[in-house]
Amino acid sequence: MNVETHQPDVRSRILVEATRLFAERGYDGTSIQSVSEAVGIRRPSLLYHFNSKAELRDAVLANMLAYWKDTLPTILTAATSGGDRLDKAMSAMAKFFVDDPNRARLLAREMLDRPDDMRALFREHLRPWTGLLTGYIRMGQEAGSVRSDLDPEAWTLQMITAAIGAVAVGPVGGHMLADAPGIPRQLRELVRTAKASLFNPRPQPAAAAEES
Amino acid sequence: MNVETHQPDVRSRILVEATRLFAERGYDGTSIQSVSEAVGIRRPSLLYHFNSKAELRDAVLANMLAYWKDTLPTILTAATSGGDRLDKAMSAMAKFFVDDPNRARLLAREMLDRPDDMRALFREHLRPWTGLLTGYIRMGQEAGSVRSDLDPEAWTLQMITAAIGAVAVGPVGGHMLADAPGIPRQLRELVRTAKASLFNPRPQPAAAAEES
DNA sequence: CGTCTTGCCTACCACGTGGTAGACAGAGCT
DNA sequence: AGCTCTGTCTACCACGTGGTAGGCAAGACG
Repeated sequence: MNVETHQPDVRSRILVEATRLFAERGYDGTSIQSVSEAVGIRRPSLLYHFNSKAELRDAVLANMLAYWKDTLPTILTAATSGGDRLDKAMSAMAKFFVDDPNRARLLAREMLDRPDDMRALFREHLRPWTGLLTGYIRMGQEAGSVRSDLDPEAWTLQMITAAIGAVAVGPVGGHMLADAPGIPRQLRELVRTAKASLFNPRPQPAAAAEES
Repeated sequence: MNVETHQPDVRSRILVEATRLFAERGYDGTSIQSVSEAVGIRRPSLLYHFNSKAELRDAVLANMLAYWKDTLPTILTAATSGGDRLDKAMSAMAKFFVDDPNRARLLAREMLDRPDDMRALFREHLRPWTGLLTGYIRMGQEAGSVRSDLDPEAWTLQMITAAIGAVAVGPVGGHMLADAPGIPRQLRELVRTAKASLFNPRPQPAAAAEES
């Protein structure tokens, strides 16, 4: 009873611990033994729920991408104006990773370990709303509010990469920024960078002397 | 003789192969057995040159950071004006990673695997010239050419992270960008973003309506 | 010449890994 | 009651790992 309430579902508890450990130590660096210990069961019991280590990884990944797939479109469609949508999408993405930095770490690791599989997963889960985003960017370009020399797909991709990177390796650069808690400061700058590089200021910037 | 020219130095050949394999498969995902096979020797022979796997990793890392430490300051000090320096630093960094994407991958992996050690290494090897950079940014801010709301350390850190991310996980997003070779397009957008977010256009941008 | 050092080798070891076989307890159902 | 299904366990296995011991050839050098 209260055992069940305290441990709602073994399968999902395995997923939670596996997600954490895969994110922290990587797939190769994590033994299913250590996962089972974190859950509080023996290894064969874990293998009863997930037939192999690879299957566990796939489940962890699917579980995380499903969250992303479900939550973000809701936020996006809730926003009204184009600029609002971009804002909301950026903060939703940031929140997704900041809420649990292990998400960023896990994604980063998987992208490094299995780029091909991740490309396929991204096409399936991420493409829909990045498509929305690039669409709005193009509209903004035609309307003149968004810089015309901007590459919509590359820009979006870069912001995702930058967000993941900022959160995933936050601790590394953290001490380079002496005082502040690091990640917030890093993310604030990311948002600033995103806006500054996106929206059109004026055709002829004052600092043009700096460029060729 | 020509054996020696073809295989200049066993130790450095081990370093080359280890760098590649660690970058591609990660430290935990790479056995010293596979490294020795790539070099064409037996495992104990490798362990004769590097007493342990960890020692090999440290050597690989030191080797790479030394390259960085040596090359970049030369380029930086060669540049004259402030804007020129920033430009040169950005392209030098980009070139460093593009020349061999494994460098970016290796750094990304190590930052994920051992953030504390990497923080120490970064302080030692990277700090000097990021210090130069942030100094120039601050000068630009006082002169008015660089946006005053920019956080110099966070901006620099973010650009490094973004560059590493763009190159390291390039293949993943690559197919999202249909036509172009991916990474170049990605890097071009990175440079554009960097400049746009750095330099001051005009106090009141036209697109201010998009913001709160 | 003999000896020493360098570099690579074969053979071995202890250990942790992912995975399997099969026993066993309990709940649910007929 | 008996039977089945679910979930967990103990015990085992084959294998790959990082690392060590010790031999052996070739060059350097007294």
